[in-house]
Amino acid sequence: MTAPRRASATDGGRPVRADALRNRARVLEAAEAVFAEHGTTASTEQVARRAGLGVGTVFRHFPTKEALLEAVFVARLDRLATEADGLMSADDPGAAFFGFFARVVGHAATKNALSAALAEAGVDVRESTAETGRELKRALGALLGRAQEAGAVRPDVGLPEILTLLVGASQAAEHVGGDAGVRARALAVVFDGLRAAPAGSEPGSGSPGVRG
Amino acid sequence: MTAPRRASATDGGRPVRADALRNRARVLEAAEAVFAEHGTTASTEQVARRAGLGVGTVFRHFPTKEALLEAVFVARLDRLATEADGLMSADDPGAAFFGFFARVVGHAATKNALSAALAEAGVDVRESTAETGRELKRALGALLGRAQEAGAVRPDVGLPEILTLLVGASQAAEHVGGDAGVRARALAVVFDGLRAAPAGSEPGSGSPGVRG
DNA sequence: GCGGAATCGGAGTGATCACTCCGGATTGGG
DNA sequence: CCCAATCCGGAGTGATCACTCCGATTCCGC
Repeated sequence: MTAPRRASATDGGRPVRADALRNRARVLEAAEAVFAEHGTTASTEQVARRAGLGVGTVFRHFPTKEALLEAVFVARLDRLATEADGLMSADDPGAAFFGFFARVVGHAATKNALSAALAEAGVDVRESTAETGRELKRALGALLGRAQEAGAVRPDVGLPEILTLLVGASQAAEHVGGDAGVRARALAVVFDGLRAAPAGSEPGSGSPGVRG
Repeated sequence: MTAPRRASATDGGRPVRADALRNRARVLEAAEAVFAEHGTTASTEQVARRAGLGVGTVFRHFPTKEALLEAVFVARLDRLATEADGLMSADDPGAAFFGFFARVVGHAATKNALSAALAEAGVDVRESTAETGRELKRALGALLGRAQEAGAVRPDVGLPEILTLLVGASQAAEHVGGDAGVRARALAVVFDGLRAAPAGSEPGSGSPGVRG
């Protein structure tokens, strides 16, 4: 977040011009749409055209394409984190957790950039991008903890495992985007695995270990 | 289009020169290594250098980069299909199925091209590439059927769901490549989900999966 | 060997991309 | 209203990529 409203942080503070602020927002919005539609390989010029601006303007606000991508990712992830925070007060912790998980995967099926953003956030490519997605991790961890306390999610999985599953499910959803039925059934398998009792109870015959 | 010249010199066509055959194999081998190491965005020149050949030679054998990629994918998938066939005679159908699944995911963690190949095979981008991975699908379907008959895998999942899960798990593995522990635990969750009883037999917390 | 045909090699081609530069338009304090 | 500070626009730059072309080289039937 941290939208520099005026006087960007130093002495001799000068207000930021209104057109600059407006155009920055337009670039971000256009970039989000273009990357979602054509993938992260879309050219910067496409973004500029969609925003109705010149490429020079895009590069002034985001000095490199990587910076632009990161800004888009951060915006997306922050929005997801906010959504997750809103679910913390839900009545059913299990439904809140699984619902959020499914919602993220559903979005990934149509928005290319999201799965890339999640992958970036889940793996922390660099030290500098470690901040990226931190809010989402915190919010998701809180949802997970509540669901585990309520017995809706097995207690032997941690946030790293959940993130890995979320990244995998999102990327898989992106590649089978068309068939929502298959996607839903595959996701149901993962959810059943998350509800299952910790390993150790052999599911040889009879009722597989459910709760204990 | 004329009939493609094949290695079989016995049929009416002309014999293929020995160096051409040898170089074709070298290109494939080099491409597999380079794409595994640097991803599918690696340049054709890198492949040629690794093979100790000129780019012209690479393009004569594979007229486009996409064709080269597809050849690498097909080779990989065919190898996996052969491996799966070998497991059909294993004593424990469940162990055979889950072992193969885990093996594929483990390979994907270190070989970039594999997850891309699986994604391609799982979604059938074009009609012409529908053949790609057909053998793998057949072999995987056979393993799945045997495991389901033995009661090791729930009966309400089909090959499309398995392929989706395999693609997702492989791509997730590629992005958390370093930490094998997390990867193993996340995979264990999926496996528990595949062993679980079909949804609906849950007694207590009735948070249903998701309808998307 | 020998001759002709197929193959090899790598400089060259055209397209595309991220990114820069600077003249001209726009903004906002005095 | 004025004018300097600031921002915009898009042609230009250099790098890289997939792919082509053709003389040099190698292979193989005879």
